[in-house]
Amino acid sequence: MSQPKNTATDQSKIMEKIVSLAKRKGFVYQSSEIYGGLNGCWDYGPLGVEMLNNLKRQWWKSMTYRENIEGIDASILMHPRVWEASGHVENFTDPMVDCKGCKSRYRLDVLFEDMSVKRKKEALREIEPGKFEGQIKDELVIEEFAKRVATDADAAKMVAVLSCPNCGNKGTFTEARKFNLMFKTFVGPVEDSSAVVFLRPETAQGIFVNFLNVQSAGRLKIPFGIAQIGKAFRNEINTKNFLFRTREFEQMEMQFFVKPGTDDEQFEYWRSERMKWFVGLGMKAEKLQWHQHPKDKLAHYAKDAYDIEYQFPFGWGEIEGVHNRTDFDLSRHEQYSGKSLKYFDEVTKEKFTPFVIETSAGASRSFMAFLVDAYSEEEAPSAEGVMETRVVLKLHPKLAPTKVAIFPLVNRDGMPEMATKIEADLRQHFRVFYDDSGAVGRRYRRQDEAGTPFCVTVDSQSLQDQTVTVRERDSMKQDRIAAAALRSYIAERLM
RNA sequence: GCGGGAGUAACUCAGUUGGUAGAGUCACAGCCUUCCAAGCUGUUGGUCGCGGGUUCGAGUCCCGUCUCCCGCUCCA
Repeated sequence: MSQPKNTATDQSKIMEKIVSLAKRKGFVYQSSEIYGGLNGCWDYGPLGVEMLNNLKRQWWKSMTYRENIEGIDASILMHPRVWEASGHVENFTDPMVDCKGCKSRYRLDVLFEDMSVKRKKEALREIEPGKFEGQIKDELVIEEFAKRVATDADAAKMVAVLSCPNCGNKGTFTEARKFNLMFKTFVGPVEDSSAVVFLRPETAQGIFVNFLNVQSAGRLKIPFGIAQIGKAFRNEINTKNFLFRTREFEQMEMQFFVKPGTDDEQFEYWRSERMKWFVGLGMKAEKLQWHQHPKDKLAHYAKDAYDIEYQFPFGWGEIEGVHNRTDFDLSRHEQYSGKSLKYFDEVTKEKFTPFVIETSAGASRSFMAFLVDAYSEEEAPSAEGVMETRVVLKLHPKLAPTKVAIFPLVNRDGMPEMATKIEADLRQHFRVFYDDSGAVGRRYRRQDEAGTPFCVTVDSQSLQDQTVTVRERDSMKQDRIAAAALRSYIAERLM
């Protein structure tokens, strides 16, 4: 009975409860559920899309309501050369093999790389008997080997004679399978190779290819940024953990173009800004941490890279990456397109390729992090004083899908009429919900589960003096205020 | 992709050696009710994930498949 094991079980129970609540209240449904679902795809329901839109709006405001950041919305389908320039065609394809003996999985290139020269020589002899006998220089072996494995046919032969580093068995590998993480489709009705395009695996490239367009249209001076929210697609080998690893997801990206040499300072600035954003929207600071990519494992384009990670019930998971992408992307697009993407500084008369500081947040992942972070179960006394479990989504009011619920305390004496009037009034300004069924306590709890921050109740005193009670979700405390002041009362708390 | 667990009403779950599918919650209609989920009456809702097979008869047994969860693997 180890502690971590119990914890893991409890944690997965929490995840199950959240998934169940998400479905029941209309936040998230499984995609194509009536057909048995589609692996790793999810739909946002009425409350979910409100919350997601709120989340994206908050991000958009925090990014583009600045003097030096503009927004765009680029096409999901892009010219296929874009993905050659970006490195995705080359690096997004990893041939993999599985060992049938011990069930280990390897990336083929890693497997080949880890082989000793001696083994490589043996492998060469096995696939071509007689040709590599006697003394051969190591350099020649390495060179020949690299040449062979570069071709699919010889690589396949090589796999057949390899032994598994884990269990030592020979010839137990499956055939190498390529996992191209980009979704391929065709432009036009004819499915031939000249018509192949990809669904973008990241939104960033839509920004890079528009760098000069946006810069000149907005007469922008370095440093400046371009922001974008949009869907991206990756054909993941396996999906996992609710919204965390899905094949279709949404990104909120801002690429900030800076003068080389100022990149380190800008990098630190944006790291700080992005962490503040999550905390500012109510995410628990102790559930957030930075993870720096080790220098030897940085992606091909990056000089430095940090991820913001959230502590999900299943462990720490990346919700945003802040990366210094250097001038890699612009240089590559310049090279592949033949168009100059350099920036000319009118003041210093300098011409240079800007460095890029990327802030790339997952909208779907952030949504899930905010949902998980808001979920709480607490003990609250019932009317009879018995302690009961209260499930409440403590969402920041800015993110909450419904801002106000309106109840008549009882359905008589003119209370419904007054409550309906308040509802109609507030509906012009906020997402509201009217509920007159069951005991008022039950109605409060229903709203707690949906994360509604405020509940307005019309009681008998309301009929006398035109005041109502406003009940706050987390504290369950009530304020009595004039019905006429409701709009500003709520608006203040959404600022 | 591998291994383990699971899938029965909108939700949480029962369902005996194979013999006419159930409960609670939710929802809806009405009654009652003056501030934190459990009162009363009634109603809707399921080809038991999907597809085969065995059988007189399958939620139950067998095979396949899909989806979710956990672990590994993967996550430029």
